[in-house]
Amino acid sequence: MLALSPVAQKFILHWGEMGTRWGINRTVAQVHALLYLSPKPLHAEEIAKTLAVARSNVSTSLRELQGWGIVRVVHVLGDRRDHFEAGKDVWEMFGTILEERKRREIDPTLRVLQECVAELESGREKDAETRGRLQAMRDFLTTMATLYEEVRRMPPGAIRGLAKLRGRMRKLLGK
Amino acid sequence: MLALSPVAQKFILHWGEMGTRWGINRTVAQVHALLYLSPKPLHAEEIAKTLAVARSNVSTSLRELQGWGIVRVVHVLGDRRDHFEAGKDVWEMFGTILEERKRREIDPTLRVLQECVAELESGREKDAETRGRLQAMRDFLTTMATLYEEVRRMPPGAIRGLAKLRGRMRKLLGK
DNA sequence: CTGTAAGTTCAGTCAATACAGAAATTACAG
DNA sequence: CTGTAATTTCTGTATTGACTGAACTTACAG
Repeated sequence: MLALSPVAQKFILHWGEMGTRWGINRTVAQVHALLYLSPKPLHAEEIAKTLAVARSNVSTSLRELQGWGIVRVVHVLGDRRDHFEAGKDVWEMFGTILEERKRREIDPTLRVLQECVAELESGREKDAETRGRLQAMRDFLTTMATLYEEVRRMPPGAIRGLAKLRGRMRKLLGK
Repeated sequence: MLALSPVAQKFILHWGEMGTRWGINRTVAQVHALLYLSPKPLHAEEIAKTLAVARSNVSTSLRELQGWGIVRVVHVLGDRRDHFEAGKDVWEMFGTILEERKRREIDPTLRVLQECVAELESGREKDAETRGRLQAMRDFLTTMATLYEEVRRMPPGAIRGLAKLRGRMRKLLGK
């Protein structure tokens, strides 16, 4: 069992707190924070002991984190147990999370909006007001989704370069 | 009381569902969806009846939505009751939400990260691994926060123009 | 003032989710 | 095979947070 340094503890607790605000289970977020800080892959028991939660809880959390694609299993020679490590590149990590959220939440929402608009157009309800609003929302989400995909498709290094574009972006938009 | 069209109902229910996934109370999201679709401002009682929830619940939800800055009170001549309307510009709306989330969640996280890094630098813990990770996270969030602020500061029209920049952005990054 | 409508706050209830511990399953060593 | 370690699944409990209805406050009309 790792004894957490006060700093690590502080970060892990805060990360867990933030998780809950974004609809992510506190333990899941804590496990992720722990793996993010850990210099080496950890096995379930280690995680459970360190965070003082049940092994079963850790098991579920790890499964979820793998579902998000930000934690993966690795194996250590001479050890039967699964070990887990978190991606260390923050840019990559947030990209992955955005991708998942898009897939799970934006895409289904777009489908619903599409259906709504279609139903309003075919049906005899001439509710122009509602239709306009739903279309606006649909167009917005579509644009965001496309924009995101473009960004995601860039080579990892280039994404980091975005940060330096601010000045140039302004000029582009100014004209 | 408004009788909701099937389409409006579908959208409102879905919006509520999405809310929960992003850490937003279902009722709050539903109230927002209803106001977003409504061609005219509504008062609390109307909302409560339409969504079939308690008035008190609506009151709380409206207060929260005002806190997010995406719903505001308006008054109707000859009517003592407060009426509420949602911002109709989706770009503006998401910008406002991002701003609030930044203020409430990103900024505090940055503060914590800053403290963590500082503590590791002053203390005799030579935990370079942890420090590096926390710094990387801090730098990432700082960059994102700054980038966001730049975008936010642009005139509303320009933001919409971002969507058309994809091709040009690629070239910029390619070089 | 007084009465009534509107809006908010509060305390208790209820439902959803998180969690622990046990049982079941899987994988492997001997 | 058999036994054991590792992991997952399941079931019941606990915690959290959402929601209601009632009490309370505020603002105004008469």
